Order: sequence, then structure tokens, then C-alpha cells
Amino acid sequence: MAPVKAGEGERAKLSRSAVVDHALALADNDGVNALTIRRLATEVGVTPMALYWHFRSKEELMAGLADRIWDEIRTDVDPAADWPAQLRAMLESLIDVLRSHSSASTLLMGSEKLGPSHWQATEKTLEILRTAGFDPEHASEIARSALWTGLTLVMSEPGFNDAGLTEPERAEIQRRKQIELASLPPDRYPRLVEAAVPMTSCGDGPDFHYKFGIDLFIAGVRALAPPER
Amino acid sequence: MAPVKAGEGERAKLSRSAVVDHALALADNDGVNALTIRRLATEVGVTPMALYWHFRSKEELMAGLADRIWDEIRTDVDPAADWPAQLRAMLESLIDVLRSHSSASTLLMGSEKLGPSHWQATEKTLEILRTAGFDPEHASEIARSALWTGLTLVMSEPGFNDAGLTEPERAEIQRRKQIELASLPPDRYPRLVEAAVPMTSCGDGPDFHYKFGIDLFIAGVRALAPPER
DNA sequence: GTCTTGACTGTACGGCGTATAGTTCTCAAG
DNA sequence: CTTGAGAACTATACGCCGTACAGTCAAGAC
Repeated sequence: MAPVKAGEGERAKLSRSAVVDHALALADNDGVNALTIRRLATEVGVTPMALYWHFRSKEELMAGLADRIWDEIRTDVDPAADWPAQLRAMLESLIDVLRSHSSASTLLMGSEKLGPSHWQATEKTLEILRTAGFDPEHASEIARSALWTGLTLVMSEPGFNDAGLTEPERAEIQRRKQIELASLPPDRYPRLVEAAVPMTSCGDGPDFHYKFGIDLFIAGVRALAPPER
Repeated sequence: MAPVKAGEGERAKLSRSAVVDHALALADNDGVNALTIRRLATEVGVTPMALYWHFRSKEELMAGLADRIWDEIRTDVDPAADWPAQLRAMLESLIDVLRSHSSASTLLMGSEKLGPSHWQATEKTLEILRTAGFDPEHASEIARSALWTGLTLVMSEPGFNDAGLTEPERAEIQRRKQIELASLPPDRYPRLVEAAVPMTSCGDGPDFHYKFGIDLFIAGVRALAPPER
């Protein structure tokens, strides 16, 4: 009568959501490229083909991951705040989630089919913008832009591609890039040489990168806002 | 003495740049995923391993493609124009190139190692921003942002993922997405339903999408510009 | 004529996604 | 208690992929 619970030694049943859990952990730890059907199957203790009972294809699995990520994004912004603050809150929530899953940006960029979690976030963003006075066409454009701004802010943080490496490795790679830029011929690339440090690193941490990116976006939207009614 | 020229019936010699040419054409026509070593080799009439004489790995080939694309970007903006106009010109040039190669955005996003062509474009962008009065740190951040804005503007144009399909196929896919959004429960997703058309299509063409995206970016930069000296 | 070397070819390996068919377990109906 | 049906897997195999490694062969150099 009661559903089968996995006993101490027994093998736990597989389920769609359990597979997604493992897959997301795998992608976060070892990168999206390491997420293969075979490896995931091994990790959850089944044959590769077993996964095809729960997902029609690898693409559907990836869509499942994307949906899981969308699900984490909070859409409960303070309705008392003014609209730029609300928009900012949405963007910050997006970025928080993306930063907490190192594979999330890549996943969201790559997945085509989208579901309710994505609709929910988009709906909320559109609502903020429509309430601010933008017409549907502009609101759509800005909402799209907000999503992509979040994705690229995370992906353009220096060192993003080296996620999954140890800290000294990352530092070493960054150091090398910095030297490469700083060693360019200064007569041909004066500005690049001058900016070798900020172009390759985050200085005192990534906070400035994110704050500035968000500020830039919000400032643009404000500047293009429809006249106050 | 004279270098071997391919006669009428003779087989032309392979060269790094010829391979890149073919590869870029292949990627543009059939998508980046269709660009495989084996297929490229077949297309240029050699064994797969022959390509490894000219490139250390597939990754290096891809980097070659990226470099070729960077090379096409014009950096000769009008020095008499004011800095926002110059920045806009750079961004427009980037977008022009990306739009003329349907695989370019994906290629640029994926390639890690960068060369002189990329440095040149970045140098010019930094110069514009430094002359405008931004310090190196802000200039770096804005230059990065400009690049990513260009990439994502192209990739977020509705229908981008369906590049390579015939026009009626694209129209059909777009129509289906539109209907999907328009058919959502209006009580739960009123704004999405309302914006079903602009969220899934470009209306009278993609011009508005690009113009608005560029305007948004430039407006943001202007708003954050350092005080006029 | 032999040697070097640049530009390839041939073969093979391990890994990938997944089609197809077969197996085993669970559990309600008889 | 038997049985049969479906759910949840396993086994095997196919055709791709990138590429390591070794062999081939024409064209100058001496």
C-alpha cells in the first residue's frame, strides 16, 4: 500500500527528478561537457539506456535541467518598490541562481524548449515593464535583453570558463592571460596594455563586475523609458 | 622555382587558410554542429588526419574560424564623430559581421584563445571609451559588455536557432511558438499572452530588434558616463 | 642516387547518443 | 495461488565523433 521506500541497503528507485538532480550536480561539478548519458547512468547506478525510460532524448534531459534552474529564480519582488528597483531585483535573482550553478548559464543558453518556470519569470518581468508604461513590443525586447544580460554577465566574469579548476590553477591561468596582454607592443595596443589587469581579472572580486553590469542595463532601460504619465 | 599552382585538373594544395575558408562556409551553411573534422576533410578532398597537419586540434581550427571573423570587423570609425557615435559604429560593425555569418556568434562565444584581430577590435573600443573619459576599469567593463551585447543581440533575434532551415519551415516553427504562448491561461500569464507576437517574432523585420538593442546599450553607457571635463 | 622532410594516408581506439529487442519485477485480477 | 500485463529496466549493436600512431610518397638538397 505504502509507496516503496528505499531501505538501508536497497537500491533506490530512479525517477525523473532524481536523475535531474544528479545530472545538475554532475554538470555543476565537472562542466556541461562532462554530462554524458553514459557517465550519468554510471553515476546513478543504471545502464545508459535506462535513462531513456525517463527522457526521450538527451536534449529532453537538458531541458529538464534548464527547467529546474528556472524554477529556482524568485519572482516575488517587492510590489511597493518603483519599477527600476523591481526590474533590478529580478535581474539580481536571475544572476544569483546562475552564479550558484556554474553550469546554469550554458544550460539556459542551450535549451530550446521552455516550460512553466520560464514562463513565470518572463511573465513577472513583462508585468513590471508594462506597469512602468512600456508597450508590449518594447517590454518584450527589454525582457529578452534582461535575460541575456544576466546570462552574459555571469559568462563574462573573468575566469568563468575555468570553472571546476582549483583556485591556484585559475589564478595561474589568469596570471598568464594578464601577462600576455601586458606584453603586447605598447605602440600598437596602448589601451589594451594599460587595461591588462581589469580586462583579465576582477580586481577585488566580482562584485564590481556584476554591480556595474546591472547598473548599465537599468540605466539604459531608464533612459529609454516612456514619459511619465 | 615558382610555387606550385594547381593546374586545371590537378588537385589544389591544402593550406591553413583554405581549410578555414571551407570550414567557415560549412558552419554557416549547416550549423556549427555540422562542422566535424571528418565531414570537413571529405569536403576538401582529404583524409581526416590530413587536417591535423595544419591544425593541432579541432579547437585550434575553431580558434582559426573565430580569428577570421574578428578580422572582418571594421575598426575604422569616424574620429570626428562624438564618442557615443563611435561606440555605436563599432557595435554596428560587429553586428553586421555576426549577421553575415550565421555561425559567427556561436563561434566567437566558444573560442577561448584569441589573437591579433580580436586585440585590434578591443583596442579600438577601449580607445574610444578612454577618450570619452572612462577610467581603464570602467572602459574594460564596457568593452566586454559591448562585445557580449553584440553577440546576444544576434543570438536573441527570434528564429536564430532555426538558421539553416528554409523560410517556410522557420515561419511554421515561429507560428507554433506564437500559438503556444497565446494559448496559455490568460489569468495566470496575462502579459505573456498579450505579448505573444513580439516575444516570438520580429514583426516587420529584425531592424527594430537591433536598433532597440543598440540604443539600449548606448543609452546605458551614456547614463553612466563620467562628467564632462 | 640517396636522404630529408613536408604533406599527406591507413588503421585503430575509446567514447558518444541511441535504436531495437530482451529481461525481470510488481501487482492486481481471476 | 496463478497469471498476465505493464513498468522499469538490461544487452547488444550501429554509426558517428576526435585523434594517436605509424606508414607512404613526391619533391628538392647534396
